[in-house]
Amino acid sequence: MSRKRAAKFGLFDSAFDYGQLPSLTGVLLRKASLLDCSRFEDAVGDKAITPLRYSVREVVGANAGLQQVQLAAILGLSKPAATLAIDFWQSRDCITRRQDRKDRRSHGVYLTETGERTLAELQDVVSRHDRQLTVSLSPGELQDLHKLLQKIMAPHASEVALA
Amino acid sequence: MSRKRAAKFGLFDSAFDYGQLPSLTGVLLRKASLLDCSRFEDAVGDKAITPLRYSVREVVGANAGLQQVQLAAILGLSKPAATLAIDFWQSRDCITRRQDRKDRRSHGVYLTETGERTLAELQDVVSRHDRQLTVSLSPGELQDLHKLLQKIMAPHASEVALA
DNA sequence: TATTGTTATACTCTATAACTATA
DNA sequence: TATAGTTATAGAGTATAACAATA
Repeated sequence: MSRKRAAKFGLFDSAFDYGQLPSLTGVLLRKASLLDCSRFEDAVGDKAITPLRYSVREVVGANAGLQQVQLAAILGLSKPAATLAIDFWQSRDCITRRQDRKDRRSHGVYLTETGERTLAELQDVVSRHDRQLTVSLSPGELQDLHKLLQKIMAPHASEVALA
Repeated sequence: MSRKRAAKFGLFDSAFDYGQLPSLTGVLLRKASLLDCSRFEDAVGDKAITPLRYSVREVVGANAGLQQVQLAAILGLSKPAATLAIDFWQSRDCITRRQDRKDRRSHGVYLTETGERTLAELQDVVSRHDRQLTVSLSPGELQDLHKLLQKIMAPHASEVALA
């Protein structure tokens, strides 16, 4: 691909030729996702609260008493990754583990009082960040984007985890 | 968000409540990009050839004689990351470094004969993979998706690297 | 014998800083 | 003194495997 053709794609420094990269959907998705992660960090203002850790807390908040293996399966995490993410929020007094009385191998995870209290706040920061990410899109365009992304993933729904 | 509302978003296991995650553009972008990476690996069939390493080779192929610092800047890499990516392709006889005669600190990077010969092949595998990723979209929808993704990134063009 | 959860270990990726060689 | 590139080192993230407790 010539420099002229690359320039047409925008978003790429026109002094160099990016080859076929600007025409690849995967490259655009990666760039957009990286932008989101960078903005997420700025918006949340605490580098330790990663998108993954936020997702863990969101899912625990929405499913009180979830088993750790279930949490791992939902988010596509390994068991150790789930353990560490829960450890993280437990160290911040946001999540607790409670042993199941009927099956004492299993531990349900719950938001603490602190976790409950501050969850709405975090959700709000994240959703405002997310709206800001697409501030250049009209409501209709945002809806279209979601539909198109879902359409891409629909054929592969079983393989796609959340992470 | 209730389970019913979450279910409406599809792509999420309806037995659990994902909270606001399914409504976030950032989450959809991350999922789509992860799907792309997973498919990329399958399509290329060589775990060592990551999207980043492919991008390096693509840019070198399109800009023969590029300085390593320029390559790093284009792709948003640190200097050591650029060094290692070039080392990788050099070990596979696809890229060579040539010292600049005028400024002997600088090394231009070039495709070798082997690199030239196999680049078209790799480009073809990658572009077929990329088309396959969006096989469920019509040509018009694919065009819309690209436009929307570019529109998201346009306000932040200066911050977005390629990686 | 299988499962839940933790710990140990290793591997990849990346980033910073220190180093060299040139300018 | 500054820059191109390499090497050293350390940190985060993740995955596998081994382990302890329980079923």
